[in-house]
Amino acid sequence: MSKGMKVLPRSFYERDTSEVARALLGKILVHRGHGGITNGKIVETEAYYGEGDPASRASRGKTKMNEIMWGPGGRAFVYVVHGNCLFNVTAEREGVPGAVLVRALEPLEGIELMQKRRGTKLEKELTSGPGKLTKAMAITRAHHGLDLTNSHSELVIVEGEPQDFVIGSSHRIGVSADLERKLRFYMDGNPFVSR
DNA sequence: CATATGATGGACT
DNA sequence: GTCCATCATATGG
Repeated sequence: MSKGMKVLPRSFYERDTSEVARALLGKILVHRGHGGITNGKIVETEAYYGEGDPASRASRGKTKMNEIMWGPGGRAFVYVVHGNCLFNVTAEREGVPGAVLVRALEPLEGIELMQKRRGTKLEKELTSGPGKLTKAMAITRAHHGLDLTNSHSELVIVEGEPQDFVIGSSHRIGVSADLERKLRFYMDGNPFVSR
């Protein structure tokens, strides 16, 4: 990781979940593990709220697995669906549930390592989906609860290079409830956006 | 304990 | 496009 890369502060995350989801586009997710460094630019996200959001894990109250959504912003929220780990970042202030699902990255560093972890050489297939990117970045449930605003964390999100892009939006993918609200956000035209 | 259900991915027609 | 392997949770008996 080059110097001067600023880890996003708590204040970045402690605001409206959709704002956080949009603001995360273009930021860099960095994993510094034993195998080496991998990182990628966030190009697709989805916002999930609490009660009143039928598609959200938090819509029916706290459980052991989702209670982190009520905690402070800027923490890793990782859980398994269909055998795949999904990586979210908590949003909103403590006491207000919210999380942003990171659905796709554009690989930047550690591409060989990602290829090895994913079992494919095809760059477009490395991180173009929520389950794909966790495998490429070696994100597991062990990272659940990690503070992403601590620069010493194994997993952090840092400021990216300034870049102009258009934000596209659509209904959220893979949910059956609430196909009305456009809470999925992506960099329009980026080839690593899923589907 | 049994079974249903996904914020999915990969293989296949 | 369709089908299904996958596995942690949630829920019901």
